[in-house]
Amino acid sequence: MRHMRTLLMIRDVANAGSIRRAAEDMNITGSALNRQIQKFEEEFGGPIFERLPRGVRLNTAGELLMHHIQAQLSDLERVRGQVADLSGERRGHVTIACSQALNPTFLPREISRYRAEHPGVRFTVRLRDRAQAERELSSFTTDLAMVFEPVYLVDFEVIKAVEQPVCAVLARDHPLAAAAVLRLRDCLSAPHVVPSRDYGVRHLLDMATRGRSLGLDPVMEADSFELMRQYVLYEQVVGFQIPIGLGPGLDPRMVVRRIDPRDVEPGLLLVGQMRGRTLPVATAKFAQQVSSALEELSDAV
Amino acid sequence: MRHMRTLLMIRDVANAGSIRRAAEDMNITGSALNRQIQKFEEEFGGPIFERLPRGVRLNTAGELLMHHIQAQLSDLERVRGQVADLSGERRGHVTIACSQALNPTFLPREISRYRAEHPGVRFTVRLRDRAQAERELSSFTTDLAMVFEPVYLVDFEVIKAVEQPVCAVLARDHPLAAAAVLRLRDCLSAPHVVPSRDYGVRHLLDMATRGRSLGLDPVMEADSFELMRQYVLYEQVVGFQIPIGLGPGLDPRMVVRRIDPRDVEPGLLLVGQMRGRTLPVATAKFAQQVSSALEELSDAV
DNA sequence: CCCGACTGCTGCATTTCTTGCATCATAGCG
DNA sequence: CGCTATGATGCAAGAAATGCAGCAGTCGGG
Repeated sequence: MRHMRTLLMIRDVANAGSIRRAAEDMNITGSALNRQIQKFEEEFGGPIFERLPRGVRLNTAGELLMHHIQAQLSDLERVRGQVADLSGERRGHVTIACSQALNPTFLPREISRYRAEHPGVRFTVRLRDRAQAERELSSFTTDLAMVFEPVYLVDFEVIKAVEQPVCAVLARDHPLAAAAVLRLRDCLSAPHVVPSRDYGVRHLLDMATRGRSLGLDPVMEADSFELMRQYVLYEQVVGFQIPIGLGPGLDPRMVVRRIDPRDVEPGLLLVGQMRGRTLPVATAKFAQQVSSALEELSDAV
Repeated sequence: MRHMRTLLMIRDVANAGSIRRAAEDMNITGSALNRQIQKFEEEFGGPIFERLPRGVRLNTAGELLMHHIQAQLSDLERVRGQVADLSGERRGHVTIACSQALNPTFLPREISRYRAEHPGVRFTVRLRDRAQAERELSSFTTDLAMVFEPVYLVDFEVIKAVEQPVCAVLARDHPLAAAAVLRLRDCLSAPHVVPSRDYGVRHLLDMATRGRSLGLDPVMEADSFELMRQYVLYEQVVGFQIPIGLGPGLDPRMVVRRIDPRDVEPGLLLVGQMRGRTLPVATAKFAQQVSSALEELSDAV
């Protein structure tokens, strides 16, 4: 797309942090690129970059412009997708930032279901914590985000929200496995493992224990829900997860028990997009499919 | 802005309906413009225009692209406004599509109040009926719309809504002027004038009389609220208007009477924008000011 | 302290792209 | 049947972008 060559140049310069470096990457000389930038700044009515001794950096105006550029690029992609859609073929690329919980069963199942109908659509799945996911929405790095208990919510437009209670994961022969519903104090009296502070499950646990006598005293704090899930098979500990991450294919040697909602309130699993943006056809359809899948899932509970 | 020259060309060709005609308007030859279009279509991956014996017309893909172009143009304007805002000066241009009711007092007052603080901001006010106003929002021809009882509401994002009851306007010496609140049947028994079908006031009157024995039997049906207002001074008729169109500067020879809310339900006066769009700074500020003015106004009633 | 490596910037020659002119084929209108 | 529109195209002149070489400035390390 020729008409936005200059905009792409600006973006690449901003990413590279130096005109010459960006110029090399795109196989032109620094001087040519430099002049493009200068010409643009003149037309724009003011500088876009700060000139530093070691390169360039976007100034405030540049940041605003950058946002516009990203939006324009993504919107053009959407238009091209829609046009391709007119001629029958459904093509496109869906980029999702999601938290770990969606990995084991939910996303694989949904993506394959979608691709069965639209084989022309490709997917990129980025594993991100909730704060990162929202940042990537803002920077148009990702189209869709699925996060548990998001933090900022400024540019986040909720497409679908379902409640997800925090559950305990334990070995089948764990003493607590007998009860159908567990009290939080029992879980915390036993040895337990918790996710690190970036995660929504941990956030809910922190909220539940704040100001109470019982506190977290984890034998392990980890980044990986899969690790923690497997760990209950090796040592008699209690792990914490949300149901969506514990699909039907759960190891038969472990069990899942709900925690009394009086102790830990359920969190929200959100599907969202960048506020105000019109999603490409493929992405919008997928978002819709995921939403109704979540709907059924929450009805089942 | 050089980088969207091609896009502007496409827009102008679409508007002119012919490449040569558009070329003349922008002082280049038809061949040059023709080649720009062809080059773009090649890059885009398909034709944008239908070639007709009498000129060109956007095809479906072109329509989609056109929407994108207009969105980009308006978003770039927004960015430039925000950047200008950084350097202290508040500049910009606010385009409003509004129904007639806002004309006599409300908009003049609000615009002058705004300009007193920000003299760099210019205004364009377009008088439109409610359907036109919404279409102009969709086509980015206007930034803000103020309409009474809008019809479609698909691309319309409500910024502010206030109730406006339908009122009767009559000469001070009209027999009905004695009562503080009028019944609709009394108004319709007397000679009356009503707005034409495009207007929200008429819509509410139609709703109120539908299926009732009393029907509209206007001596005059008109497009102009000002005309109808003045007319009550010349013949003993009842006119219908909403309070916001009847500011403090009302002619002392006429009076306004509320109509019993049991007879005609109040309509909604809406301030709105194109759904999902980020408004330019100046426009957003003005929308905010107007909203709070409406707030006070409805508190007063 | 100085030298090298990096930065952005600029004058000049070259290449690439855009534009204007003349022309063609086509289709509607009177 | 002309007349006058339309969009498309070949060719040459003009405009714009690019590459090259070199400038001044800053930073880091010997």
